[in-house]
Amino acid sequence: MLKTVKSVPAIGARSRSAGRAATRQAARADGSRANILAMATREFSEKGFTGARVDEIAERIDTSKRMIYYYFGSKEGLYRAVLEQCYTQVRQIDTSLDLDRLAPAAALRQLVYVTFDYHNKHPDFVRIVMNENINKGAQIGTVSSIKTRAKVIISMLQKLINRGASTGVFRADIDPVDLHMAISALCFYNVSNRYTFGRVFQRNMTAPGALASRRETVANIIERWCCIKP
Amino acid sequence: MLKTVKSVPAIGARSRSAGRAATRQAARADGSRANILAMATREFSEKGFTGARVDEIAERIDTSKRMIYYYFGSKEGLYRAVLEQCYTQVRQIDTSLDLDRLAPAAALRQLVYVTFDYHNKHPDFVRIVMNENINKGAQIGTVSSIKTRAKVIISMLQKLINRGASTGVFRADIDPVDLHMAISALCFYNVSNRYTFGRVFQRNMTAPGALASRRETVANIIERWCCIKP
Amino acid sequence: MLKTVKSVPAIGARSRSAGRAATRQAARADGSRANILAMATREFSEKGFTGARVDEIAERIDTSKRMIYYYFGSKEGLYRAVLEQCYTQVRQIDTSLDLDRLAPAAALRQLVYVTFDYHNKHPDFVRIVMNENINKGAQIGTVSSIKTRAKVIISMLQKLINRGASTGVFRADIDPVDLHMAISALCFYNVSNRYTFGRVFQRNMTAPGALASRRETVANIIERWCCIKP
Amino acid sequence: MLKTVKSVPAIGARSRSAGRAATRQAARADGSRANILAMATREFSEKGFTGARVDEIAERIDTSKRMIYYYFGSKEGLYRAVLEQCYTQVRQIDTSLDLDRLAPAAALRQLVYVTFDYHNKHPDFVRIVMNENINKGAQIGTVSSIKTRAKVIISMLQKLINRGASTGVFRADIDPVDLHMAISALCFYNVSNRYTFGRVFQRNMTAPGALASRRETVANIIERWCCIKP
DNA sequence: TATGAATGAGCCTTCATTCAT
DNA sequence: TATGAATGAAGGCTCATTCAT
Repeated sequence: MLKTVKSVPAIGARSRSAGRAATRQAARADGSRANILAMATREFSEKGFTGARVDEIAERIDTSKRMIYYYFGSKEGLYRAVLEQCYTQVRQIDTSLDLDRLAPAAALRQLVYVTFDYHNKHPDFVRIVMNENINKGAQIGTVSSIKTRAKVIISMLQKLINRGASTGVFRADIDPVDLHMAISALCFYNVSNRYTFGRVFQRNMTAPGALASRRETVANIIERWCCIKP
Repeated sequence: MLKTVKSVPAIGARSRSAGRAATRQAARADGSRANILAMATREFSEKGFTGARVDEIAERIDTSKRMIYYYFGSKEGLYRAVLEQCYTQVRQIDTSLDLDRLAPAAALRQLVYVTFDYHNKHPDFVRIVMNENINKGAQIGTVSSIKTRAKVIISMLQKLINRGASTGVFRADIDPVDLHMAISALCFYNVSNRYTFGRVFQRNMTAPGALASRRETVANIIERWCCIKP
Repeated sequence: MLKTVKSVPAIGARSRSAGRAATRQAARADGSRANILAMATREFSEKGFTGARVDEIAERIDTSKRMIYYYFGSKEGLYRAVLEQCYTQVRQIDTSLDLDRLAPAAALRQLVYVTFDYHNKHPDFVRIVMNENINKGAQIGTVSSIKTRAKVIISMLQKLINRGASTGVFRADIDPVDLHMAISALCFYNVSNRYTFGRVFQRNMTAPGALASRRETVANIIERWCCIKP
Repeated sequence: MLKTVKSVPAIGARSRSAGRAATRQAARADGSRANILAMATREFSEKGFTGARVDEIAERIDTSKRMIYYYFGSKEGLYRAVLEQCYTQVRQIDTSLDLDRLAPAAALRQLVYVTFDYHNKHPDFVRIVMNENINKGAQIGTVSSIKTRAKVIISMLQKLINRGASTGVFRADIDPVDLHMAISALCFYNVSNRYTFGRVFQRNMTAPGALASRRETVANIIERWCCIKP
């Protein structure tokens, strides 16, 4: 009748325990947790939040279903962890780039390429984000990493824009958030709308050739928008 | 998730019954059918296919739940009808445009504007399409109107591109499907990723000012890509 | 993610439907509902709220488990209906009495006898009330009949007390609620604490002789308390 | 509900280990054991046997959940220990009284007062006993102290009754078990049925004034029943 | 045509308990 | 002695769908 909220073991909480035995146990626990998370990502990505089945996630892992609740408290908690991880991993786009080493125009193309590739290599990410939007962003607010990421992206892009503008290569009026949105939109759509667009226009949107071609097209679109003399 | 296709009374099948009384009944029935469809669109759009509840659709309409099965056979059949209607209605983008009356560059901007506006005015359409992609396009194949639409769009865009290229305004190497995809992506994302993008970058993506600004930006991106001398 | 409260068919709501067929259906529905209620009373009475199993209630009835939720919405709703029925049925103690026809002292004994007998014949009632107190009266507030019953009892007892006092048989300072509580306590305890008391004092508290004897004792206790000259 | 009795380490079993260190450990263990018992009493008292959660008991104590099983073997074993303790502690009613020092009538009132007060100060006891009766006395048989207590009470009351009868103050036909039951019932009900009775008759049954008043009423009821000339 | 009653299958979640260290 | 990890069984509840009238 009274529904109490139970505390769930926090990530890394077990690190306080010392000694070899405890460490071994903790390692196994981390393994279980990571394993669950990986399978959950797949399931949520494939079916969406409501379509995903806790039972099916459990079936895929070697530990029992009960562990899901032990570690994540609820289906929603598990989904939240998946979302968090997605938004953490996507940051590798930003960290893998070293735009300063390239000339502005080349750096811009590089940015597009990496972003495009990330989306294509991680359709799970795209689908989880789609799902979160279907759910009207119900859980995105709980993802802690997003604030930092926004700052990182904006400052990175602003720096690039400034560099390009100061050398007369870029227009000066490009807003970094607008630029990010444009790149994201063009890269995201190619994965997110793969099935409907592919059907309507009879295109295999995952064929290597199609991907390579589209990658160039997106880079061109962005470049011509940003560069004064394309 | 989406299973076998069951045979259901085809649309208009009941119109075979003749006489004034039957006509009156048919009218009421059509009203019911349309009503169910409207509410189902809302429900599927809000929750996705798996998240949508047949009970809740029934609760919103004045006729009983049984009617849903009478007209549409199953939840899946209802969803299919919703999808069909979405793809039928979106064709008004194409039919409302008369690109020939405008100069190529202006026509291109007009195309962007109308597409952008349609997406913003019909978030239901966007969300249904998202959902269909979450479901890996399980039902899009049953939508009959899509083939015609693809042809209409491609020929319309090709015509525009040719016109622009022949007068030296547009590049000649723009592919009509690429163009459509670019415009769609930029317009779609603004609605589809509203919640996550808005959260991450602290932007209210439905504010009139933000929409107007983004609308211009998208038009600029497309224009600068297509036009030789922007 | 959003948990909506669904409306449950109200008791007697179906009485609006007219015609023979509908009536027959309604009758069957009432049968199902009453049947569920009867079995639920048993189960809740035997095991308490938390100990009761919805599955076991379902197993005892010929309709399926799903019907429990159809009619009562939840385990709690079902329990509430059981509680309501218990407090409705107990009113037959009051309605079956016609104290005015007897002399005050005889009426008082009659009141004790009837109350004592009711408790012994309806251990379910006693156990449900015990359980509700274990649950700290979580649902008793929703029982609508209790307010009326309180008034009926108090006025009945006050009338009796006045009659006895005016003829010099009863003390004048007896409070009707105190009187009711005393009678209830003595009758209730005999059933409620049957198992522990019986064990501790090695008494079979359900043996006919023990019951008859205790019945007299309780009547005596009450009589000697109320009457000036016993 | 309550299943087979498992063998568990008897109370004090660990004290066999000798030496100072062991003693220290035993002391700590005793602390743990007592601590668990105290928290378990609370939990079982609040929720009943089935409603109580082993996890929640564990959360309240400083030692881990595993300790519960170490000391008590099972949830049922723990409950048994709680029950045992309750019936041990209630004996302080008997031991705290020295009825011989008072005149029979005064001694009787004193007995009522102490009993009444004990119930009000120990609602946990009342609730545990209620619960044991809900469970049909499944475990009361295992409580060893009850037999002794019954004898103590009966002899104490018989002695009092005899003393009062011999001086012509009490009736001679009062049975000691009947007397005990009457006092218990009147004291018990005031706590056990607090929530339902309070709701039905709109009485705050824990208000100091209400308690004091009821205390006198109960004493009066018992006195007038036992005394020849009240 | 229309509707309230009914349902089998399956979903998320929780429980007391035990294992490995 | 002590503890975090792990679990099988079951519990309350919901879903799309069909039946009887």
